[in-house]
Amino acid sequence: MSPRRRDTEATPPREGRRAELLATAAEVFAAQGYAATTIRQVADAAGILGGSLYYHFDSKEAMADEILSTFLGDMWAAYDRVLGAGLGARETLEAIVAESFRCIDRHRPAVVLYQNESKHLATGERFRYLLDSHRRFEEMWTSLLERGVAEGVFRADLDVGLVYRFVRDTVWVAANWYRPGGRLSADDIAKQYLAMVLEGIQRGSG
Amino acid sequence: MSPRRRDTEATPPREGRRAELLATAAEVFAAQGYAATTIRQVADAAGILGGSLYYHFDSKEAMADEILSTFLGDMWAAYDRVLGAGLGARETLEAIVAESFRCIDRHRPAVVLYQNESKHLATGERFRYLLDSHRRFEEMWTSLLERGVAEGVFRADLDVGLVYRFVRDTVWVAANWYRPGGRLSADDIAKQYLAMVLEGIQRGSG
Amino acid sequence: MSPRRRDTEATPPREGRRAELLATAAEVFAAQGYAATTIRQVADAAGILGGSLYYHFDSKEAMADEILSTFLGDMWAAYDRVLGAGLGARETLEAIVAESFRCIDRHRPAVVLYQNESKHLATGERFRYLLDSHRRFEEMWTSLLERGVAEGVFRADLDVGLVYRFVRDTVWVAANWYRPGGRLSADDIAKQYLAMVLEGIQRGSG
Amino acid sequence: MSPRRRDTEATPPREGRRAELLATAAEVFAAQGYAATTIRQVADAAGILGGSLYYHFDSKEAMADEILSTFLGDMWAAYDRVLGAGLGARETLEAIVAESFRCIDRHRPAVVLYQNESKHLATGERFRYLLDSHRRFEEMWTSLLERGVAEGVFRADLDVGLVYRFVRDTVWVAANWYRPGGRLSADDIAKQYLAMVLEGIQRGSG
DNA sequence: AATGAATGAGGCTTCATTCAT
DNA sequence: CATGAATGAAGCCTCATTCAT
Repeated sequence: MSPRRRDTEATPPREGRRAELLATAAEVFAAQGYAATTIRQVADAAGILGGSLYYHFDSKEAMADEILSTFLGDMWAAYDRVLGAGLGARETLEAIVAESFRCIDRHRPAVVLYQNESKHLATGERFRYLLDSHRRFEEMWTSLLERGVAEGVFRADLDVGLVYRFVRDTVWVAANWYRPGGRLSADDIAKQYLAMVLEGIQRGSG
Repeated sequence: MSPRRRDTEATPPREGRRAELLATAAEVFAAQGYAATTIRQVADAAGILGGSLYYHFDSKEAMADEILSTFLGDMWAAYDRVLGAGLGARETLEAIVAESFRCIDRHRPAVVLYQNESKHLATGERFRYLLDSHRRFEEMWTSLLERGVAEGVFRADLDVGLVYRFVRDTVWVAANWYRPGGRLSADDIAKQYLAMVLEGIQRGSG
Repeated sequence: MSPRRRDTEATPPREGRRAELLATAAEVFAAQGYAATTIRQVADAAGILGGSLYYHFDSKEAMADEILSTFLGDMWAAYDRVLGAGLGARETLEAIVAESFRCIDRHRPAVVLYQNESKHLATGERFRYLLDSHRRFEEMWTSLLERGVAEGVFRADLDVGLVYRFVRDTVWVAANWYRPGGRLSADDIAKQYLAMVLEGIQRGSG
Repeated sequence: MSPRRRDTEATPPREGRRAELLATAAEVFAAQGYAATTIRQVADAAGILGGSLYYHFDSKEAMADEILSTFLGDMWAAYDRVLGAGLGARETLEAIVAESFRCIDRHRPAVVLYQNESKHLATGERFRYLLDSHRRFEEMWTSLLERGVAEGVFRADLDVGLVYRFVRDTVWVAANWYRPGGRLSADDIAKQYLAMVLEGIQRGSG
């Protein structure tokens, strides 16, 4: 399973090749869709031949797996830091949204992949964790929103299930157009999104 | 051998067979993704054999084409009615959002297909109109938002490009979970979405 | 098997429809090749739908069969008249060549079909007669040429097998470019071909 | 599982695999007709599986393309050598015919393919060069024959267009029955064909 | 690590053919 | 006679995967 067998070679990039290839794969998967992407396209983008990828990975699925689980691990670690900080509902929501945009910044192709393909991939046993993550997500948001309503900081006249979907989709969908290094930083975008989500786009009456 | 066995209607609907099959295809494409769907799965869902689909359609792509162009035609017809009604920016936005949710109601699978696959499909000549539609979309929203800012009904402190993406995505993404005939009607959802988009989810300070 | 069942209809072309369709089929087969021609192309050319051809013919093969056997029957009838006339070798050759060109005139598409596809079709039981015809052909020509050599009218320094192939091919291949009603009639062409075959294209030394 | 079992040459010819496969394909195409040949038949004849051919070639059409263009390239190179040698009309014709038979000897299946399928294949853009070659052919022969008539070595009483077709067909059709290594060599056959074409099969009166 | 050549399953599509109407 | 709708086998091609070198 481990790709290394020699110790004294001159070939420079030893460790990190795997991550490099995964980044390439994620980019191509995100650009074309997982099912529509061939292993050869990934290999072309990496400058090697199709078969050579199998030295590094067991299968196409394994690549998607590693891409997604890395992203989700990173994301939940960030979320857990926020959730453990004992903030109020509103501050928590702000922090979660901000972390989400930072995640998009770090894992953009993975996020796109997650959005477009997780429903489809999740049917396999190997991707069970996608469903788990999905459920944790829903619980987190629902309880956060309910807490906010209870604390009086969020409107009580809206359907919580609807708001959950609204906020969830709104944040992640940005991965489809966000490009790191653009005019607006991830934090800029987070700030504006939060303004919209919290206060709306309508000019305040005050 | 015969795909039906009921006697009370030995002759299938006759007219509209094409539309029937397209509806089935759209459903399957939306559920599994266009690339991940096999022609046999569509045929199975329609109760015929794979090859039989080619009596009605030239290719898998032709099905997607017809599904998408029908949806977009219907959508733009509705949008054009709204845009030609001479409403204010805020009322126009409300009407456009409402029409969008009605479109989701009528064409849910097509909308899902459009969202998930249009980026990928649009590379082919045949789907040129997807790009055109995309551009009209962007123009419509951008000018509408700018008009609203000018009229003083929308906030001026937000990036218009960002708001455009926010509103656009927010509306269409709902197609991924909306099910006609559910607890909330399309108009109910539109109303709540509008409330969120216009006023935010935060409890007003007034 | 017989296509007629009614006696009192008004539809004009009763008998002869079959021949009409066969002529159309032969034309298309000749133009595109038997294997490369679809039943639908034949039907299109005849102005009906694919399935409708099966009212008249049992199968695609049956059409080729009828086209080829009709042509060969006609051809051998003509040849037999010549061969039974008790002519000298040279006159017989002239008459056979002339009849061949008349056959091309009457059955051009069938001749093309015969030339291009008989080798391939002859593998089936149903087309056994193609092989038989081929053999009769070879025997006829070989004995005619040998007779001519014996009679002193044909050169003795040439390989008879080679001459046989030369004459045979030379004549039939003309079907590929001949068009009835062109500048030269079938008899004109026959005359010139005979001049070439008998005397050569070189200017005589006399 | 492995398609070879011999041990003395575990590594196949390596270089020239492509040419090997093309030769096999040409053989099968010539024997059965291009349209009637399945890719599996070609693969079977080559001792590999159907899909494996696509490692070497893009499509069935690409194989035909390469077979035909290789043959035509070789042929025109030979013709151009002859045409550039400054020979008289009669000697040029002799040399062209001789080269043609040598071409048949080297490329027999390609010649058969060219004869039987070029008309049909030439409808596609990719095979445009077949039409070009056809035109060059006609020009070459026509001007050669006219030159011969002007020089007084060819008969003036024959239709040049007819003679062109006669000579052209006469030569190439031999590919259908010629087998390298048979009783007569390509040069023997060329000599006899030339005798027939130039002097005819009739016994000279002198 | 990577290449070159294959495998083999399965996908899209075509097409001869059938049949109720 | 003809249509419309299907069947089902087979064809071309793709692609994830394997493996000797």
